[in-house]
Amino acid sequence: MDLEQPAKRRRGQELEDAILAAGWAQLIDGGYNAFTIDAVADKAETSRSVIYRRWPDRDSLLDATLTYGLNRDRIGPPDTGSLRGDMIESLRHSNLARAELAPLMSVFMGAYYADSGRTFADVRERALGARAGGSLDVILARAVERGEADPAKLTRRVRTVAVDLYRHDLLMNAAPLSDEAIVEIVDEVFLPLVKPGAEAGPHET
Amino acid sequence: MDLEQPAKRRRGQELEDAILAAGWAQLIDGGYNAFTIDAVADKAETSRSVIYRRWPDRDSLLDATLTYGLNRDRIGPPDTGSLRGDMIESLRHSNLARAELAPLMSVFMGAYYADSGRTFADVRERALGARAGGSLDVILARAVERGEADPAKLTRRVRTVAVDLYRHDLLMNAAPLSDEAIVEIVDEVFLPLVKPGAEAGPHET
DNA sequence: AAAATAAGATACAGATGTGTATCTCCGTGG
DNA sequence: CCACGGAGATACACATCTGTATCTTATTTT
Repeated sequence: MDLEQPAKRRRGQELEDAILAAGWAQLIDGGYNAFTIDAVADKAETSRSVIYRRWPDRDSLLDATLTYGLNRDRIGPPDTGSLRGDMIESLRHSNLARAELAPLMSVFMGAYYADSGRTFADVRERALGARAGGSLDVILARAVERGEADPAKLTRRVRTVAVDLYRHDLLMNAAPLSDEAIVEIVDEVFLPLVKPGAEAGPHET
Repeated sequence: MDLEQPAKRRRGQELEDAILAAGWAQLIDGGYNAFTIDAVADKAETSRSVIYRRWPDRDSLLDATLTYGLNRDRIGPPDTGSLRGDMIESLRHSNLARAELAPLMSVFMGAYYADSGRTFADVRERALGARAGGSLDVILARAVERGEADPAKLTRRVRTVAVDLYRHDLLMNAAPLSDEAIVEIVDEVFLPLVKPGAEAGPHET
């Protein structure tokens, strides 16, 4: 029953990753308030000192953890051959990748915003940098080429309408979307807005 | 320079309202974490005991405060004579009423969700009850009568698309929307989706 | 193999919060 | 006009976190 093995010591990158992974996990199931140095050290099965040796304070650790976490599971744009397929696939992928992340999204933005003055948009921007929205651009460019979308209708707002609605659902419910919800967003909102033909894109009566 | 007046004592409802107002204010400018019994008592210029006499713990006080705060500034649906006007006016009103509230929306949902297990949607539902979405129904019904909207296109998702996008912006940026953003949502997304005529509402290629 | 490096454990002082328990004294109602 | 409910002020025990400082000990590096 020797449960107390001395446990070989991790070092350098390996240890750092373990800490960030633990931090991310902690953030997910406890939220911003439960993200304490103690808790993270504990979950990583290491010691507070090890953390303080790398990051000066809780905030830095949080920053590093967010960057680490938000950059997992990033992937190139899908290519199903149709705009509809690409959009659905893309949202579906986010949805899976963020099944665990879902609670977090609402969680951390709260108190974190209050303390840091950063908005969720800020954090996202900082963490994802230029990569943000890259897939979408590719998907849309291809769709235009195929004649599935009218470039004139692809205003800034319309381009992001699907992701925005997706994210809205995620934030409001703190849970992954059903597949139907994803399809609904694409079929009832996004596609009708970008489909070529018929009358106007934007503008009023 | 007698700044230390004995300050006449408030009682009953008056005092309770003062506490809730203080709590709401506290929540708005400090967020969930700053919402401590001490802070609220302080801001209300009363004493911790007074609060504990009414609510058993921080959580109950928070509940009461949210209900109190979210029910301010509620108003009937606007009636400008056109769907476009109604929608814009409606969003604009929310926007004003929530100029202060904006930071809060993102703020409180965070840690609060984590601690309570409630989602933002839950809180909204609990606080607003049946009143939620009432205005929108009226606005849309009138629009259908006038022939400005095609009832067949008014799916559940499409009906709420404008508010959803509005709320999404609010949450992401923790700040009121610009007027242009509101108009954009209505003109580029909502109206094109509900306008009668031309091809299909929902469904695919 | 010795020396340098960093992991892992505590221990500490300080700050801040909670919820409970008193105590004084204002102001209203009998 | 006086008794009593409740406002307002502390004080306390307890808990939790932070950031710093040691100290021991396992691995690397030389």
